Amino acid sequence: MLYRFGDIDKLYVEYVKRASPYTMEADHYHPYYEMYYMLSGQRIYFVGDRSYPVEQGDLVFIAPDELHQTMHAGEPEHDRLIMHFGPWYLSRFAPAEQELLLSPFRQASKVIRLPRQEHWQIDQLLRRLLAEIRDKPPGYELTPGLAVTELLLGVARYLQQHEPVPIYHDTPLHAKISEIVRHINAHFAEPITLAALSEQFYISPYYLSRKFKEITGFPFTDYILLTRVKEAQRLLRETDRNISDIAAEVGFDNFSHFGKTFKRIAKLSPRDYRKRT
DNA sequence: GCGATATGCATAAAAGGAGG
DNA sequence: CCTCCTTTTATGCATATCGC
Repeated sequence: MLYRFGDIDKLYVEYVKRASPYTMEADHYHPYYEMYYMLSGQRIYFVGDRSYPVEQGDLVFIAPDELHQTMHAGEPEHDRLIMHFGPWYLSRFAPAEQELLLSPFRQASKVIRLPRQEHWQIDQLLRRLLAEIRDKPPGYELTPGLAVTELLLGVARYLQQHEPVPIYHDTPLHAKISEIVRHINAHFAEPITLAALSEQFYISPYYLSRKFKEITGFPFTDYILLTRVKEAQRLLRETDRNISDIAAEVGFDNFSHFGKTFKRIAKLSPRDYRKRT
């Protein structure tokens, strides 16, 4: 079952109910803000540098260009509401208001579990939004924008007054993988091999390879390449440095390899990518 | 002993690197 | 770009180790 509203690169709302196992296709990072609300079921979300168990009533906040992945946890049945918006959506607000509304994305924990009272209000709000995009009464096009603003404001106010309930690592191994991910995030421009990392973190390469995939949802090398290409894209957008410099800067010591990899991930050659933006 | 966690090996698959 | 050879990683299966 699926209802949707809006354009993927503008304000967009989608409701999906799934009964069969599902793994995320592409688009592990994107230029818009994304929020999930779990209406039922369980999933595991990897966002940024760690994975979170996500259950009914939880909210997930993913900032632009943050690497993320979703994985199944137990029963495959789940339904969720997905919302995204580009930075332009906020341009109607004053800078201080924008900061406030974005505060949920700036939290250390990307998953927020609200206590009973606050949760009830958010739940009502989002169920009304769902009914609007499903039934399409006159003027329903106005509601996604209102609901997103109200959701952000509600969560932002809550965060100003409370420390969010911490969501712990499932196991010490989760904590370790998270540590390894942070290490990669900080050192992606240097040569990284499974063998070297496994030695550094006292874990067998075979085991690391398996568990990295299991916990982050990304194969080890994919994660590194995604991180490098994402940074290369940023440099292409924000600087005018030449492409081979950028390739070397983000950790590719072979230019032709960079080209192939970039195209596979970005669906565009580096030159075309720069032209388009 | 049992289940969960961790490792090793063999081999398939994929990526990296160099040259045409 | 494409092709070919090398290196690295992914994974099924077997086995070891730990905590209880």
